[in-house]
Amino acid sequence: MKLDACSEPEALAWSNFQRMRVRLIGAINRDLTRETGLSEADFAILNELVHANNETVRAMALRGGLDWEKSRLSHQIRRMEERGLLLRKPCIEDNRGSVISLTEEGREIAVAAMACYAEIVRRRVFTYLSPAQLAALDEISTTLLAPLESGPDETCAGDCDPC
Amino acid sequence: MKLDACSEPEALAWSNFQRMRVRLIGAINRDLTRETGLSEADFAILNELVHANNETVRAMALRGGLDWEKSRLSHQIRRMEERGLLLRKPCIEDNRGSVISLTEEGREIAVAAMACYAEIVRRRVFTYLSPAQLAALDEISTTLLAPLESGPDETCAGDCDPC
DNA sequence: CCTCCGTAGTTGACACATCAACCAGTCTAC
DNA sequence: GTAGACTGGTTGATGTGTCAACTACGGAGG
Repeated sequence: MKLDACSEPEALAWSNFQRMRVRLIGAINRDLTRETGLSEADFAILNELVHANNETVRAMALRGGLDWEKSRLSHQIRRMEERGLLLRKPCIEDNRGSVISLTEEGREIAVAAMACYAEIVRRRVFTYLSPAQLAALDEISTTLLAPLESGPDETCAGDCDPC
Repeated sequence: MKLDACSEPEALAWSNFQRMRVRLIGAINRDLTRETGLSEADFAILNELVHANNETVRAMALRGGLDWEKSRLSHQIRRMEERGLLLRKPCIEDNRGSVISLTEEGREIAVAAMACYAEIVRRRVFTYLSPAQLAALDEISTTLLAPLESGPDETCAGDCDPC
């Protein structure tokens, strides 16, 4: 991605970042799928569940944490339920809602996969980054995340009319 | 993503980075699609073509640049050809190959989209990063990219057997 | 020349993501 | 309480990505 309209250093840095992002995330996800049979999406859901109170989460809450479309979540949950990884029950406090929880099998797979994932990330990322770089990456992430979390945004900032 | 198996600062930084990545790339792609009607994949292809000699590229070369499966590229090219964005012709030097080139319409859309994309990235990224952060991001990207580009890799590094 | 292997690209079936339409339950205001 | 708006979630159609099988060509060795 060349981004000609921007001044040089920005364009180069972004292009470099994008290339890294595509290849690194691609490699990590291929590793994960090969070693555990889980997709990135499967893993994200399991991860949220494992770290939740009583291994149980409102579907709504999952959506917020993952930044997914509600229909994507619904399809994903259904497929994972069919595979026996999790369970869907109606929500007591709000009869519209549903509550997701891990099955025993789901929990075992999730725990194993989390160890595996940690190993993959160590192998592909931590090995190469100095503590300073790690700190910088953390800071950059926080910086870029802030405006995305705060703003309900997604409205057209719209000074790009000619497109 | 919590990564409990890693020591704390790594786990937090990675989790933070992943969250940023999902939300930022998601937001940028939604912006792009809303403002230009192109998906990230469409844009990646057009971008490669615009920056190529004579706006013409061997399909093979595209695959290398994008880190895509060959079938993904094939489907994508076919769909974009159907939409009139590009043209596929047999390759003279190697009769197996095919050569992709922009149509006039494709070129116009690509150029407009590139300006639009630059604006989006400026709005969502460059606005928030200091020159030092930008340089750090660039360096980190280069660092992580190196082992991915060099190694034909994709073989199981495989010290994760228990999974 | 011919066989064998590797590479470029296509195809079809399936898994997954997105979109729009839809239900059912909740909340607000009258 | 009940009408209308909103929210949590599901569904089905359609677009996109992945996998495995396949065609067709190229190149090396006999």
